[in-house]
Amino acid sequence: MDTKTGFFERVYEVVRLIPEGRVTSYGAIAKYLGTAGSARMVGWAMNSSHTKDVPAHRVVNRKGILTGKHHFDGTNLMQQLLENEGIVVIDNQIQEFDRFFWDPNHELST
DNA sequence: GATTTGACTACTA
DNA sequence: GTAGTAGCCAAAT
Repeated sequence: MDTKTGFFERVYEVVRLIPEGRVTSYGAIAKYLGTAGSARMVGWAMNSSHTKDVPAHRVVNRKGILTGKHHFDGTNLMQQLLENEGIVVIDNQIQEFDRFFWDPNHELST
């Protein structure tokens, strides 16, 4: 890999690979990047995701809660985006999160 | 170069 | 069952 590639870029790349109608957790992405346990790093990367074409709305915490919705323009924008993809979101929490969960380690690691 | 922070996670009381 | 704390690593100040 290009050593020039920043940590953020890797996070964005994985997030971009998330298919529509699917979501993943910070820990799953962190683990895929090799920094398992540092889910905060993913969140930190997402902090700058606004300047990137990253569907950050598909990234939630392990409980399926839209913790980062505050970083979006609207209050329920993140929820609407997910619902637009067929995901049921109630009270900022994804319903049947386990069904919509997309693990890069499981999907990309064949 | 040291300190703070950050959209998390898991354990412990 | 709820609350608080510690641990993770990397970027920003």
